[in-house]
Amino acid sequence: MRMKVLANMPLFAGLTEEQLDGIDNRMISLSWAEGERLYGAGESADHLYVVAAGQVKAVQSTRDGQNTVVDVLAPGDFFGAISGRGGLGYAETVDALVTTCALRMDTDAFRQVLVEYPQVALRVLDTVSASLAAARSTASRHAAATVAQRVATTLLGLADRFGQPGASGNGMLIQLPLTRADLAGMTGSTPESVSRAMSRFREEGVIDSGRRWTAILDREALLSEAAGTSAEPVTDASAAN
Amino acid sequence: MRMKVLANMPLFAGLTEEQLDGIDNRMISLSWAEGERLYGAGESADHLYVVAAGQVKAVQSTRDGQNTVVDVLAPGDFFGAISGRGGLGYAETVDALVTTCALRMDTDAFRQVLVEYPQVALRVLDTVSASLAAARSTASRHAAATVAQRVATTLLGLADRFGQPGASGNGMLIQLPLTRADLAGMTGSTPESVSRAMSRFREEGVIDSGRRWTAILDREALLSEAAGTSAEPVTDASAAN
DNA sequence: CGTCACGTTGACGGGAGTCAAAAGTTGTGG
DNA sequence: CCACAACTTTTGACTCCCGTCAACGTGACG
Repeated sequence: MRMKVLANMPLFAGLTEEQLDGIDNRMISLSWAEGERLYGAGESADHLYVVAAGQVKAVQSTRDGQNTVVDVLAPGDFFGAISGRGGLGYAETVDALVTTCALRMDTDAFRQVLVEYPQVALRVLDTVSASLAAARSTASRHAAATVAQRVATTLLGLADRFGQPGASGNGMLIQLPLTRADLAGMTGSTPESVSRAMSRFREEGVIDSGRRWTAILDREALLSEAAGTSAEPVTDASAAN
Repeated sequence: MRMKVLANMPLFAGLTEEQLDGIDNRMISLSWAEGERLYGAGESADHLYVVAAGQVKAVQSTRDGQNTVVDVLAPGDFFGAISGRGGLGYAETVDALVTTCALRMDTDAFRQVLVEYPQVALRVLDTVSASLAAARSTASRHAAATVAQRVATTLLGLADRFGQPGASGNGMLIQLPLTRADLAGMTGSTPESVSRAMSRFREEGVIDSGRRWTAILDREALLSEAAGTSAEPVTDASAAN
C-alpha cells in the first residue's frame, strides 16, 4: 500500500522498486482526524512529511494574532523540515483539513536520501523553487490588488488544485473545509471582508458558496474579477515597465 | 581572483581546490554598471548567477505596473535559473544597484554540479528553503502591519545585511542606491507613503535619510516602531522618551 | 431543542492610495 | 563657476477601501 503511494509520487518518480523499498523502510505512516494538529510552530523541526491521503493547511502566525495560510497540501506533496533551519523549530503550524494520512521520515534520513539519489534532490529543489516563486508572486499581487481581486485569485488557484467538475455545466466544486477565516488568511484580509466579496460574487452569479464549500459557476467572470476589471476582459498587450 | 571568490562562498565551502577549479572552469565572469539590467522577466531562463562584488535587486512586476522588490543580493548570493522552471522564462527582472561583478554558469552545468557534489545541493536547498521561509514570513507580516511598521522592519532587515557602522555612536548606515520607489516595492506600498513614514521617523530622531541613503540612529526605537507601538512598551527599565 | 461555531450584514472611522505641485539633488554643458 | 534640466523626494488635500466592532441569521451536532 505505502509502496504504491511512494511509487506514484512525482518526488520519487524514476526510482527502482528496491530503491523505493529502501526509502519506505525509513518512513512511518501516521494519520490524523479533521482538525487535528500535525505539528505546531516552534516545535523541534526534525521530520519530513509526505501527504498520502487527505489535505492539510500550513499556517504562519504573527505575535499579534494574525494567521496567514501559507499553503494547502494535497496527496503527493511534502512539507516539514527539509533543512535543519539552524536549530530553529518549525516556522508554521500544520493542521489536518480532513482525515489525513501521511508518511513521516527523520530529516536526517531524508537528507541522506537526497545525497544518495541526486535526481530526487533536484526534484525537491525544483519543488521548493516553485514554491518560492509562487510565494513571491502571491506577495506581488497582494501588494496592489483589492480584497475582491485577491479572493477571486485565491479561489481560482484552489479550483485548479482541488476543484472537482461540478454537478452542472462548467461549474467547479471546491470541497475543502476552509472557513472564511482561512480564506482571510490566504488573502491577507479578514473574514468579514472575504464574506463581503464572496457575497457580491454570489449575487452576480459568479460563484455559489455555503458553509465550508465553494463552487465556481462562471470561471471567465471570476478571472476578470481577479484581473481587476469586473467588466470587459479585453485581451490587450501588457505594457512592460 | 575568481577562485578566491568561489572559495569564500558558503555555497561551495568544503570543496577541494581541484573541485573548485572544476566549477570555476564552467563559469564566466561578467560585470554591469549601476542601473544596468542583468536579465529581464520572461527572458529564457538558463543561467545561474553568483554575485562576486556589488549588489543587485530582483524585481517582480505585475501587469498593472506594480513593482515588488523581492530580494536584494550581495556578494556570495546566487540567483537566476536554479531549476528549469518548466520552460518558463525568468520570473523576475534583475538590475544592478551599483557596479556589479558576477559569475555565470549554464543551468544545466549547475545541475550537473549539484549531482556531483550532493553537499552543495543540500546547501542550495537550505538557502532556497530559507528564502521561502523569509518570503512567507514577510507576507505574513505585510498582511496586518501598517506601512510605517513595514518600512521599519524593512530598514532593520537592510541594516542587518548591508549596514555599516555609522559615523557616530550606534548609528548604522545603509548605503544602497534604493529609491523611495524601491522601498515602496519592498514594503508593498507607494513612494509617497514610504516618504511619509520616513519623514516621521526622521522627525522623531529615529533615522536620518537623504537621496538614496539611510542611517539608523536609534535601533531600539525603530524596533518598537516595527513592533507596532511607537511608544516605549519595553519590558522594563528603558527611560521614557 | 438548545448550544455553539460559522457566516452575513450594517455602521463607522482611519490608514493609505491617488492626484497634484513644490522643493531639494545630482549631473551636465556652456 | 554658474545655470539648467531631469530626477527624486516631500508635502498637502481628497477619497475610498477595508479593518473593526457589533448584531443578527444559519447550519451542524449532540
